[in-house]
Amino acid sequence: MDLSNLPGHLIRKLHQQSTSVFQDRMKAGGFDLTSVQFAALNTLDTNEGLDQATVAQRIAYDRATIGAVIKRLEQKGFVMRRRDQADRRAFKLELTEQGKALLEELRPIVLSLQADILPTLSEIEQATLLELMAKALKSKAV
Amino acid sequence: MDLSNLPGHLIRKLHQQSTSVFQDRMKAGGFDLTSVQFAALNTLDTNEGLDQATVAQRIAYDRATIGAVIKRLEQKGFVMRRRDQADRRAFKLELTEQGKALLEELRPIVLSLQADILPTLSEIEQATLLELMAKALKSKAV
DNA sequence: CATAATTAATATGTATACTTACTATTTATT
DNA sequence: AATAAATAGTAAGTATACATATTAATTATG
Repeated sequence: MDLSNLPGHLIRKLHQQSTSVFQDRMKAGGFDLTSVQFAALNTLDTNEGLDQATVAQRIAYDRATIGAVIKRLEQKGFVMRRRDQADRRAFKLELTEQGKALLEELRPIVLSLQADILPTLSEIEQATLLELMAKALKSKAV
Repeated sequence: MDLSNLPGHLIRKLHQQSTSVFQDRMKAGGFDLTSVQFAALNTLDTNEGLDQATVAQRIAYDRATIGAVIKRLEQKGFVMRRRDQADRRAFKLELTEQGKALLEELRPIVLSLQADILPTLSEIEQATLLELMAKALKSKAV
């Protein structure tokens, strides 16, 4: 049984390639940030005051993973956590000035590296692939 | 900046969906095996006596990860490791009878769950997606 | 209004996934 | 043959990724 042409295997390899390109570009630019950390930062920029659970839901991760991600972003000085006075279970998250500055620097890099994730595909093929992936993510009717 | 339509994000979500389907099906069948563990088992079946590094290379993982995977498969009684007499750094890996039996049971399940990874796509769309993913994985000329 | 159900975050545990460094061994080179 | 380079596996460290359980607080319900 050859797994190499099955959806599961191809998707995993592509994901591997994707994260590898991201890491390489970050390293090349002298940044120490993962794609998850970037996604979290980016979500906070236009949504100051979100809590961890909402960030997790926005970028499709579980709470526990994002809790750890936010913790590292706080340690690096990019995010601040303030106890929400209206709901004292939650934290209101916001970017620090350093976090905002980093995000401005990273955005063009992250946008430009997307093309390198699919370097062997033509423009049309890339568009088709993205379209099909988006469609594949639509939840099946229950 | 909306990440949700960028390749990196779509690929990650699709990977998430893929592993989720795999785990659900395994659990539903009463099996305790991850997709990586299955991939390793499957590679060993038709290639008795491979070493860990070769298994890792065949399924595109690093040595350290596969070392841990093999260790767990050994603990579960599905794989045996024998020191290679020709190269005493390496282990020759083989499936136990239990491992072989498990693999026979799992194969049809793993094959059938592939369709559920892309449930909203037509046959043609699925084929197109697989083709494009395979092409995207071809290494760029250096 | 008391209690049940829900929710935010954390804690714990398991399993990837990869990097760098290390040991032991093998292969290549001088 | 002695040494250098390469390789198999492991160790240690970091960072996801998710399930389950727990605590604290909020919301819903009788």
